[in-house]
Amino acid sequence: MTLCILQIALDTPLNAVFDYRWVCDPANLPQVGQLALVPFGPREVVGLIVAVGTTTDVPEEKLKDALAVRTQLAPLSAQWLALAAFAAEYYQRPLGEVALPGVPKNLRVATTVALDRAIKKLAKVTDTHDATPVGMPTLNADQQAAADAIAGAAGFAPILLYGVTGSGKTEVYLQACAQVLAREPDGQILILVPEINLTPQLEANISARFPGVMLATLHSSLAEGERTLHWLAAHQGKARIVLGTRLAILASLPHLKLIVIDEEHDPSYKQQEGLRYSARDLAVWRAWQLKIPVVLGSATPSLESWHHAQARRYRKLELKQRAVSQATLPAVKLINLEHDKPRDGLTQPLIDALKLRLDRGEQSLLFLNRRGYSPVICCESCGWVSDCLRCTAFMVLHKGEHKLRCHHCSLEMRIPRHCPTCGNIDLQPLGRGTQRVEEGLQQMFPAARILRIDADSTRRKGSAQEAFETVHRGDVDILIGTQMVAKGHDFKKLTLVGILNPDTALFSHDYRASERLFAQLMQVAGRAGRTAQTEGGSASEVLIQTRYPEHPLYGAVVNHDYDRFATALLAEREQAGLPPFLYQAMLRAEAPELAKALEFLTAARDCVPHEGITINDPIPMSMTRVYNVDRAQLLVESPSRPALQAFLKVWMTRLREMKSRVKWSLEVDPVDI
DNA sequence: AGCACGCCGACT
DNA sequence: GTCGGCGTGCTC
Repeated sequence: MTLCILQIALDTPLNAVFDYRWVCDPANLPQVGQLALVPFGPREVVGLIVAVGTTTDVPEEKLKDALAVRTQLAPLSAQWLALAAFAAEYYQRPLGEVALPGVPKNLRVATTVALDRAIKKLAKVTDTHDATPVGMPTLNADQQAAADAIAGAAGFAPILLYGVTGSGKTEVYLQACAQVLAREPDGQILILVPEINLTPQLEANISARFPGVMLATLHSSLAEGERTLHWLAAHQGKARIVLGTRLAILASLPHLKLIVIDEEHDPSYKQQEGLRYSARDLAVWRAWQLKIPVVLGSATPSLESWHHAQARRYRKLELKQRAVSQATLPAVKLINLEHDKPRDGLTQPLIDALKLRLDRGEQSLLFLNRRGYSPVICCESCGWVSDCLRCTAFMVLHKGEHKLRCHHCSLEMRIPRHCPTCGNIDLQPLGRGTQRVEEGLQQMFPAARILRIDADSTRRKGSAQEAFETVHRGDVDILIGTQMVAKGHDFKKLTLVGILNPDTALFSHDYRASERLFAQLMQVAGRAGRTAQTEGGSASEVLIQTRYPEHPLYGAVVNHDYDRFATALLAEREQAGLPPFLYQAMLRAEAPELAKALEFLTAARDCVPHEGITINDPIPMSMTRVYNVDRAQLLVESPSRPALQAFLKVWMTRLREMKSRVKWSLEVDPVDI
């Protein structure tokens, strides 16, 4: 028997690893990458072994014994550990906080019953080597060339697959997968998608195409048992294809040979709390580490990826046609709200277009990125508005539930009968959300079958799925929805898309708002005209109601011209000194009083020298108060990523030493400014 | 971050 | 008399 010291990373914000004693047979030393159960303060937690040695600086009386090593689980590979270490360093977080949340909860508890059960179940799966695809369609020339280029790429190869909605990117992925799986008898492929509600379709599709290989999904709405099983299948190399959302980028994939990121521009690849990582950026790093290709697919690539492609650091593959050859791009038309005054939020040309679709038995989609009935109610005599008591935000009118609700802190109250300040009985809803548009439509077209899909109408689990099925069955004439309806779904009978109120994003303080708006408009527009026009059917149309029809962004949408839009936007960014020509980090602070948060940030700004780094002044966040907490932020910038990284490292150490009672956090490469 | 310990206000 | 408020301090 021999005594060794295990260095273990734990899921805690403390920026340290912890040492434990472990007595064992020298022939059976624990290995780096294994999980171990250890006592930590008053509780027992599972951590990751990052070093096995014989010495420690920790005083004898503090040192405790590890309780168990999970020997039934193969150690996480050195490459996986390097990925976690890179992410931890880059995003300035402790290793354990990066590495452990990627491991299923069932493996991080004192008992091993779930682990043992999953291992037993997987032992029955034997052969997953028959990668013969079934029912693969014939690709058009662009698609075939792209698939061949992806499958034929050697070494680290970042590839931007640029193709309009409906150009058949998915078929390119699948064809490339088929080739890679056939060539690499053990090879694994990771496919990332933005949202969970898109995976059922794709999952079914992949299973059908590759009946002989094991497919594992990884996303947040899996049951714990399933997540354990799927994670383990990936870890053991049994799952040849792993399909998941952003968290799947941290999956253990010992034979990874290809990464695909579908809709790479999608904001949901960026984690917005805790460890704020970008799954897309980590995917590129992982591909670089493993010397394998990574495919970034999009009709509206992120400016970062586009910039890389322009600079030839990424290879650009373009799909120029829609895959169904008769299907043409929808005609996009702008309706000037200054000339056509809307009734119930709808202008006459849009109403006429809806009428035409109803007469022909075709479907229409109205897109409005605002749920509820109206975003605010106000008193016309004294100017009172429905401010939230806890947030810098309005309480939104939800008429059906007879409630005002804050979308930020969930505070609810009954709709006041009269103005709380002057007693006036006439309180008016201001502006319109999806519920109000739905109400107006129902009056306008009493016979039409209207369905609203937004976060409110789909609160019940599975109800979103149901709603989309209703649309696919053709039991809906007019669909009204928020961004939920913009993604993924192909509606065969849909020939009209109306976009009600996109202007707000044009003048946002966030310079990324227009990039996002453009992507969103193209994506919604792409819902129309995905099938060949039938005899006598309507040509597909997209109608955008705007007050600024001359705005270049809309011009680019009308012409389906991402290329020119991106080039112009990149030139602007370069001139203004903004990403991707500049690297940023955001320090945020929150406190019950704004002054305290600002005071902390001011101290942070001045606590360390910073040559070559620009530290801006602390400012309150645009929505200052949420749930009774005031928030402020401090933007740090540099044209050099290594310089910024080096600065952040020193700075974080210094800030932790300050031991301020103000709650603070750092975001590297922030997306919401 | 958890979680315990610890020292002051209103309840069965 | 005790239940519980959240300040402060520690986790190998």
